[in-house]
Amino acid sequence: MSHSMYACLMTVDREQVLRTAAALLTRKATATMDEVARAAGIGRATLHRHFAGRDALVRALEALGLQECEAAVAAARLDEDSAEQALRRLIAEVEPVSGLLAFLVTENQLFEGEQVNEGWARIDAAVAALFRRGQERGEFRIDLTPAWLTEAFYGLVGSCAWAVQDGRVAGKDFPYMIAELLLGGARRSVEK
Amino acid sequence: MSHSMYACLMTVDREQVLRTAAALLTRKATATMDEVARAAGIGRATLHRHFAGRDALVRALEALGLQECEAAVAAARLDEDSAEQALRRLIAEVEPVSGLLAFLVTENQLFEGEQVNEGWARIDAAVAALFRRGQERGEFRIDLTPAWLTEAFYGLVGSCAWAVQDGRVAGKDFPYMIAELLLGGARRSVEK
DNA sequence: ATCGAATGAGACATTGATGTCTCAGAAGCG
DNA sequence: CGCTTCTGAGACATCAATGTCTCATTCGAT
Repeated sequence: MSHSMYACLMTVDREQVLRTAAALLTRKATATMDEVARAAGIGRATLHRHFAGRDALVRALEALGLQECEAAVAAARLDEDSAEQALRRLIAEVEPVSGLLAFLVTENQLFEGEQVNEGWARIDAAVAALFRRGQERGEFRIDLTPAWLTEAFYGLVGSCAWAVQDGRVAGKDFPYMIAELLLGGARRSVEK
Repeated sequence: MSHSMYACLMTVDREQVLRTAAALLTRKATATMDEVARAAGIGRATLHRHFAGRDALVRALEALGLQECEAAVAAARLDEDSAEQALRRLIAEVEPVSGLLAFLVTENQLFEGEQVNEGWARIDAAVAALFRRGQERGEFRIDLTPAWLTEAFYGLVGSCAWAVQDGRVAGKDFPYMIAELLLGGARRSVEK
C-alpha cells in the first residue's frame, strides 16, 4: 500500500469530515467533539486521530474557510470590470462559504488576544481595495470608508447566511439581497 | 430596616453588576462567572446570590437588553415623520445598546431549540413595520423584503459595534455609517 | 457603638467536555 | 486466506467551570 494512496484517502476523509463539521458547527457553534464525530459518521477516536483536539479542528476549519474565501476572491476577479460588477461576482462566489464564514467570525471573537490567521488580512485588504477602486472610479461614495464597507460586507453576508439558515429569508435571494442593499448604499446616488 | 430599602439597594447593585457583565461579555463572550464577578468588583459568591447561575445571568442580560431596545424603539417614535427620519432616530437610540445586542445575538444562536424571549418578536415586528411603512410611503424600495431589511439592520448594528470596539472604525461615526449605508440601500434611487 | 445582614474568600463536590488509552473487529492489501 | 492498518466503542484520567457551603469580616442602619 503506497503512501500516496493513504494520503489520498486520508485527505478525502479529512475533507469530508471538515465539511460535515463546518455544517454542524455553523448551526450549533458549541457542538461537542462527540457530536461532530457522530455527525460525520465516525468515532470520536477517529476524529481525534485526524484533528489533535478541538482547537486543531477549528484551526483546520479556519484554514478551509480561508482557502475557499481566497478562491472566491480570486474567482471574482475584483480588479476587472466595474467595481459594482466585481462586487456582485464576489458576493455570488462567497455565498457557499457564508455559513462557515459566519461561524468563524463568531469563533474568532473568542480567540480574543490570540493571533488570527494572517490570511484574513489579505482577504480584508482585497475587499477594501475593491471598495477603494470603486471610490476612485467614481462608482462608490467616498463618505463611507473602505474599512467600514468591508465590515458591512462581512456583516451582511453573515446576517444573511444566518437568516437563510433560520428560514427568515429565502436562500435563492441571497446574492440579490446582499448586492442590492450593499450596492445601493455604496453606489453614489445622483440625488445626493 | 424596611423591605423597600433593601429592594432598592439590591436593584442598584444588580443593575450595576449587569452593566459591567454586559460590557465584559460583549468583549469576551466566554468569560467565566469568576471573571464576571472580578470585573464587577464583587465576589463569586455574591454574584451567585444575585443570579442563580450563568443561565440566569444571561437571561437577566437578555431582559436588560430587551428592555433597553424597547425603550429605544419607543423613543424613536417609528410611526412619526418620514420612515427615513424614524430609522435615523432608531439607529441613534439603539447605539448605546449595540454592544449588548451583538452579544445577545450570538448568544441566542447557542440557545438553538430553546425558546427565545418573545419580546424580541415585538422589536422585530416594530422594525419590520417601519420598513413596510417606508415602502408604502414610497420612500423605500419594495424589492427588498422588510424581513431582510430588519435582519440587515441587526447585522449592520452588530458589525459596527464590533468594529468600533475593535478600533477598526471610529465610534463617533456609528450612527452616520449605519444610517447612510442602510438608507442608501433601502431608499429608492432615481436611477433605478 | 451595636446588632444584623450582606459580603468575600476559600474549600468542596459535581458536572461536562476533553484527551489518552486499549482492544476487538472491519477493511484494505497481498 | 493471512497480514497489516485503520476504525469504533468504551474505559479511564484530567481539567475547567459550576454550584454549594461555611465562616470571618465588613458594612449599614439604628
